[in-house]
Amino acid sequence: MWRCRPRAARWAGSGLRYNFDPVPDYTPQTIETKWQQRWTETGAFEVDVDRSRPKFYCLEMFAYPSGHAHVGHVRNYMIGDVVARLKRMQGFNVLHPFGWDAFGLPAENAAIKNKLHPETWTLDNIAYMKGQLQRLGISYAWGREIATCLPEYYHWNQWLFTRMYEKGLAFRRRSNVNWCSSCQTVLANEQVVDGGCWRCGTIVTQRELEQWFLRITAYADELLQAAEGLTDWPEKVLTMQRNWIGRSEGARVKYPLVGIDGQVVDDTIEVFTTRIDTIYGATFIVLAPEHPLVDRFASESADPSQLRAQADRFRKQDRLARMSGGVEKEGFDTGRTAINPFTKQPVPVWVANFVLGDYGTGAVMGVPAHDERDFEFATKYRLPITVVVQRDGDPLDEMNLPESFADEGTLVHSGEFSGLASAEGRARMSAYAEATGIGERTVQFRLKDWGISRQRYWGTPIPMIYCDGCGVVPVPDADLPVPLPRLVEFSGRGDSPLAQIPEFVNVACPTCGTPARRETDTMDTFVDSSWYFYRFCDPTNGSAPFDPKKVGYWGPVDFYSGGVEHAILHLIYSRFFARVFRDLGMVDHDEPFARLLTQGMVLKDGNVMSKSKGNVVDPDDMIRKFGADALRLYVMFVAPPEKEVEWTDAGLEGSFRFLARVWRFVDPLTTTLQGQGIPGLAGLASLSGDEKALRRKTHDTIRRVTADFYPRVHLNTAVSALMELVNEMYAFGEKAGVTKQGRFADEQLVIERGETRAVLKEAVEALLLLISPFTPHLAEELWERLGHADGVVAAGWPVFDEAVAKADEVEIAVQVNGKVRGRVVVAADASEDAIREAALAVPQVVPHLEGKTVRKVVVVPGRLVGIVAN
RNA sequence: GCGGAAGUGGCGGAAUUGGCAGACGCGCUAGCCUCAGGAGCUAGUCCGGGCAACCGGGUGGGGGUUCGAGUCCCCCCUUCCGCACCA
Repeated sequence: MWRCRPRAARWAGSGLRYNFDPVPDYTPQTIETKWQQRWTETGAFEVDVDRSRPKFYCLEMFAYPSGHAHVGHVRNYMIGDVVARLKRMQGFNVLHPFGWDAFGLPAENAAIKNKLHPETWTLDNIAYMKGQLQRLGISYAWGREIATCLPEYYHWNQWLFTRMYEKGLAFRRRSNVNWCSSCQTVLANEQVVDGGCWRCGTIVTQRELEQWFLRITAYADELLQAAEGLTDWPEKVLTMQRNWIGRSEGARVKYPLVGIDGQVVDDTIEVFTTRIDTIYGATFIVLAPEHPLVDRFASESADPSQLRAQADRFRKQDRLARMSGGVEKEGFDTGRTAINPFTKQPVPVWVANFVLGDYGTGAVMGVPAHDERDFEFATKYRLPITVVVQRDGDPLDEMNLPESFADEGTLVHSGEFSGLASAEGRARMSAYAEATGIGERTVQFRLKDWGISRQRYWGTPIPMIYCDGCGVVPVPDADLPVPLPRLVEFSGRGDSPLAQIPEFVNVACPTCGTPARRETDTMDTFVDSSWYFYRFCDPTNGSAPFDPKKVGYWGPVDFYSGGVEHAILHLIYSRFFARVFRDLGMVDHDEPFARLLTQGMVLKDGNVMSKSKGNVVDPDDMIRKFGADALRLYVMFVAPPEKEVEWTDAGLEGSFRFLARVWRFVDPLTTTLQGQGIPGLAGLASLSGDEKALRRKTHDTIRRVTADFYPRVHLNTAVSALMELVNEMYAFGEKAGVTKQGRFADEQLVIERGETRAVLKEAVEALLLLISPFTPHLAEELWERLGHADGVVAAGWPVFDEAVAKADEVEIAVQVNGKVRGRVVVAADASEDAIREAALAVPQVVPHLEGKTVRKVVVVPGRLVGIVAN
């Protein structure tokens, strides 16, 4: 009989009390530990190349080992795991690896603060977070684990860097770079968010430094074009990438410069414009304060310091405000003039704070009549405004122009080009410029080359040597890796820590052998993460980053999930690196990630979880209270994976209750549902109506879960279908008399009727297999208790049988003039005529037809009948 | 300003192609079972009217297409996200 066991003690301290008096108990903690151990011991998720099976590469963005993962972090791993486990059951050879993005500033900052070496800090964190993932039951091939801070990994960063150097894709340049004073290092453009550091938010300033760059712009056009083919990426990410790359077609035009004597034309100012059709209206030239001519003009002017001071002031203006238009347009006249090559008229050359030094040529032609910014500037400084594009239909009043007209129109006052439409004007004028050598058509990108030098310790040493005799010399492959030296003082000062280690810096030149110096900057950690997905295919290769044959089998990643915050960082860098490897002949695809899913964040009290806000939910706490399976199920059920979710304890409790409900139903049946005497279902003609209905529900659930799962990844609705099946099983138990008030009469239950056992067995087994990607521990445990020795993967994904799922009869709705007035049950295979007849005879429908003529009857088989009457 | 996504019960969210709006869960209510219930089982739960069968309204607002619109088209409002002086 029922044993009544108050179980409050188990929950002591958790703030929750549950007693489950009727055994059996669902005790996730013991089950989960058991299965996790078994998976580890048997290497259950390790895989190898197997060309006899289709592969599936399932990857979640690897983790920065920051300390402890919270549920916001682990949601992503759960999503990937559910997909990986499904694909395994569907017979795919699934590569599902994990690793650590282990270089980076926090380790170094922690070292400064806690007097702990970054490596110790990092490896400790990795150990802890790996444990967290294992406690969640994520099915990783841990045998392939990588950590980017280990020489076995960063060796290949260095190797690739020297390949890129050889191909001219890595180069050194002195330029203005983004500087974060808090992180004490340079940032790439992608890493500046709203004018601040992507990591700490500190406002970024400009510094001129000699830096290493990767020539991502060489692939700008291809990266843009190929985005069209990424049909399984979120549109949002593609849009962000397109905007970031920022392609614009236009022309560069040279304005001959009038010399200081006012006569001699000795040089040119080149401008970039997308609107060469407006060039007759260019009444001035504006240089960016950073433009090299500014300094020259100053030198040549009567009062050099005055000019320089003004330009300096612009340069020092808040970059964020200057970039976002938050600063009022200001400028000054350099006193010089240039010749508009189309009008042959002299135009003044100004310097203004709204012109960007690092876009185009750093100089623009001012066309106030047809550009909003130029209009504002010309109005302020009383520069001439000339209309050269006339609005069609509603002509502009040239004498009194209230605002600029930036749209297309018909050219006027444009010499031989007058009368042309804007587009035609652009074509003819560009051709003219090219023919006369005053300009050329160009495509301008907003994307800049990727500055990767970092003045920090905890990163990949850049494998370059500076020799007074030979210049810049890459470290030969045979001398790689250049190991990161261990002994370092962490001062937190703003220079490269490696520069203070003479044993590191001083080196013989690989070419001539004379004393030389090593590069002391390290690489941006985004280099590490730009190709790690290839390393997973061959993680221990000691002679190459990876074996192309292995990447040929596993690549590209079939399903990649992670946060949107990497839309223009990691995801664009990786697309770049994939092409570099392709051009090195090492990979045979262009795009590294066939499908991308950007998972939504988990909020707590309306905020993103973060340690500093103190609102993190620790997965281990939840596992202790409810088990990893309940946590996984809840996170998958609460919303679609792409959506942001608000964490609720009550929701997690609900998922726990559901699993306990599964357990209470299935566990007592595990004896009676196995062994001899269960009739096969195929020849079962003697099923009761309830038994047939349960079979139908079972197969309908198989259909729904399978369809929701992949590629749709509607995981929340897949779970709800499983809940419906369980509800139906309980109802069936009552009706079949095997349960009373949801409880079985005996722990060692025996169900006499073979048909009942057969349909229950089918339902229970389907349920366990379908739920196993979500709650693998519970599924494996009950599956084993049902007498299966080989586990759910061996069993395979359940197969939907349409003949079983098909109902004999269906209820269809009957509408009269668009309103549902009644329902009628008809045979599933009834003819349209029969359905129509039945619908017109429905008692609730008849009154609505009284006194009216039926004009039309629309029959949608299986759905409804629409009657039009008036 | 430009671009993208989205507005559905008290809440999270369902609804392949236009076809019974609100599945499933949370919360709430009632009953059962209980020494007890904060456990379990069952039922109810969009709004208004009615004892009820039913009737009317209803997917941000307004128009439209259609036998039929949460879904398609046009206009508007709101929210979130991204970009933002890129010439």
